[in-house]
Amino acid sequence: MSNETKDLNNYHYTSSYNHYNTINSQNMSLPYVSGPCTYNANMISSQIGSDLHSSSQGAFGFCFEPSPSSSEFFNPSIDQENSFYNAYNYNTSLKSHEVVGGGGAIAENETRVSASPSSGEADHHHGENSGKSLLKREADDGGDKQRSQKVIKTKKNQEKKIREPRVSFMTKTEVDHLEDGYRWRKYGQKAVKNSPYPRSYYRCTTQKCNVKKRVERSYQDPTVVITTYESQHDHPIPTTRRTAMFSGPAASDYKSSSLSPGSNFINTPRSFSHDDLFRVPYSSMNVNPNYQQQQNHEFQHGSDYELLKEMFPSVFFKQEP
DNA sequence: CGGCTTTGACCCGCGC
DNA sequence: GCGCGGGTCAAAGCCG
Repeated sequence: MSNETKDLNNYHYTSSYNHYNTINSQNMSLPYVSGPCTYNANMISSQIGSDLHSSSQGAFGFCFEPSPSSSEFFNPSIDQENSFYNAYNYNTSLKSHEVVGGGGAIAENETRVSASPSSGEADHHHGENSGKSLLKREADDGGDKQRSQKVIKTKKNQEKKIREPRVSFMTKTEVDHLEDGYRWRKYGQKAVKNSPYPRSYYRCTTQKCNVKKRVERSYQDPTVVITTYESQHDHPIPTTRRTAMFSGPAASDYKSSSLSPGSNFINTPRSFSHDDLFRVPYSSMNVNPNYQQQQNHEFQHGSDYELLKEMFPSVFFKQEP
């Protein structure tokens, strides 16, 4: 059983899957990178705004290691519904290309700057200080007084309706909760309309870290798990990680890339720390032949290919049997 | 016992 | 105003 993580390009619930189907129907060769892969927030940040975040660890540290078997990492994408990004930028279309990169259908479609899915998602404020919780606490104090305050709070919330940036992945896996190196606490589960599969809500357990993620299984393809990360980790991956993984590219690495935005190489981590390399569970490495062939073709005569060979362990380029 | 999951209730925004 | 759907809370229970 393989686990595939696919770009959601502005994944918006069901629509994302349509996109997925579109890609497949067009028989596009998707960029694959197998094995556990970290989608480092710095990568995102670098695409969105140079100074967006400069945390050492990176905002989103996605290191999928879903199962004992291999995973195929597709394009991560950003749901830039957040004005936070807008404030920093920026020509989203172009930058998104860099993020999603995948050339092919994804990159063409992309444009990833999508509008917010709408309601319900407005109250993603930091920590427990969401408007909702505030209101609830106040309501617990009882009285009409709270009601009036409620209105005030609501207005305030409306004023600072800042949505966190989101990145979504579609992962073909039997495992619902993909291991990504961080520790998560499940704080809710909801049935999804038109889907027999529930959506789970997780929050980073690190104190003061307000990163959340939603995990749901596609109703159209039960083998696909949709993971949506929201906000950015402001801390490194816990050292007590339960699984091995490697990091993705740092922002600088990404920015300095000589690859064109349309290159299918966007998903391939381009730099690793030694530490990270040592953590790579080689047994799960599994490079998609098509992808490799494509990459070889693209970089065979270029410095990039050599660079990649240097940066990646040989196992990355191991030909699949 | 601490951390995590489960789950029903609640709140909010939006569309009609 | 009402209903719906998404998101969150928090008590209870589970587990190592």
